[in-house]
Amino acid sequence: MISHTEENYLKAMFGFMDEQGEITVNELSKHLSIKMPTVNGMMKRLSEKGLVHYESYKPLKLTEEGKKLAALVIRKHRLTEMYLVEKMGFGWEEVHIIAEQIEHIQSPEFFDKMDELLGYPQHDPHGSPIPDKGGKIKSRKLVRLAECAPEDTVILAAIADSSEELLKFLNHRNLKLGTELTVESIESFDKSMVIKTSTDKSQVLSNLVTEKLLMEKE
Amino acid sequence: MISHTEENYLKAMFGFMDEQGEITVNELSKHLSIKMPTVNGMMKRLSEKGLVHYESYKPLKLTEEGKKLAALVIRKHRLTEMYLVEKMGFGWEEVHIIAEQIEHIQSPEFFDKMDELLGYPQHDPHGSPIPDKGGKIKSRKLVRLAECAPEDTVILAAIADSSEELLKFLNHRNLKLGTELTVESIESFDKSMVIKTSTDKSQVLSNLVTEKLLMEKE
DNA sequence: TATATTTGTTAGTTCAAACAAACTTATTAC
DNA sequence: GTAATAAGTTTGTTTGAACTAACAAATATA
Repeated sequence: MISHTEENYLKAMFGFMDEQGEITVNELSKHLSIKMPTVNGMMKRLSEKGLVHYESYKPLKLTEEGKKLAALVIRKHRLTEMYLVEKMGFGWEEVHIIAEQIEHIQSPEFFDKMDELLGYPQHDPHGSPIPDKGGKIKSRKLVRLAECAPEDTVILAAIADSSEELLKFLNHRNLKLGTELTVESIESFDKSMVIKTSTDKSQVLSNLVTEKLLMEKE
Repeated sequence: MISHTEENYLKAMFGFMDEQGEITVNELSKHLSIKMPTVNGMMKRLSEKGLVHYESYKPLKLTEEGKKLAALVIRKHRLTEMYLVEKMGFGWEEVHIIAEQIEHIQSPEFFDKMDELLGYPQHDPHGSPIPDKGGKIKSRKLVRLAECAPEDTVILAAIADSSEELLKFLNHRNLKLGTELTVESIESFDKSMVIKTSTDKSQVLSNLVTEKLLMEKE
């Protein structure tokens, strides 16, 4: 059996690891706001359980089993977020905190039922992929809006960092998943961008925002 | 803030206390399957927090605040059970275990939303009353089927002990909340009862079962 | 009433998960 | 290439929530 706390560590490792699948104790500590000695101790425990490859002074890696378990926690989180939005009428900016708690419920039937009632969704309300029951993640190739060039027409497909503030800002600007927009110009000084959707008039987005918007190119 | 564990103690105290609102350390220990010293220690902590009246060698009582908190945990549990049955399609025998976990979620909005989507239900799927947001419980006067006499016509209104086995048995016998039945005879030897509903042929219920069925008299 | 049994309490232990302090190893800068 | 800084580790403490062993109080029984 795996504890609530252990699930949180695995999820964080999976979510914040680099391209090689590695993360340092220090980075993990910062992301979790838990002091390094505590993280270090937990890594030894997870290593005992066969979920983490741990070697002194080396970056951490998840084992295959660790990766699968982490993906299944993420699955529970994202299914819950989707359920809260689609079936209970919550806003996409409200669901993260609730899902953080519900993701630890131990009941496969409960999450299977959500999945079924939702019609087996591929993505959560922020566009992040929902891992399948085997822990496999189907990821799309998306580009940050910041990388796009003037004249590009792209569709908002996902939000890189789903903080409440950013999501509220997007509500305010009437930018939703699926919204098509065209880049009109980029200010070279601060990389702010003027964009245009079919429904609203042109608007400026700061680089801080365009870095977080993940777009699909046709 | 109140912990998951503390919530469970309060809920158990509230649920198992006697008519005077009292319960002994020993009884509580048995209901929770937690050893007496642990229970005793927790009672001292809850007493520090002003939730329990604790005096050495005397039976335990909840304070007014303790009672309210306990009722609010029970509210979360019963709303969840109702939601799982009505909105997610679970059977009434499946929901207790899941609700035991979800009742500890800290999110008033989440439970308010359930309440709203359910249309502010008065009872859970087993007929138990759902406390209101102030912790007040509206209880009906119900009689055990075992107390009824031949010729009595009564309606199944609640199940005293909602164990999975009993609920499955009732499924099997096609007895649901709201089912009207007439007592045809009682066997004095073992107090088993012959009953008849409008839809099925007469059936025998053992005293073990009739003690658990709570009926409404017209 | 004296004894036995049940119930309640105290003291001390364990484990998980957090912390701080102090130390070691690795990396960066001069 | 050594000193300074950053990162990682070890050791020991704390708190919550469980346990056992041992003792004390209350109740039941002979």
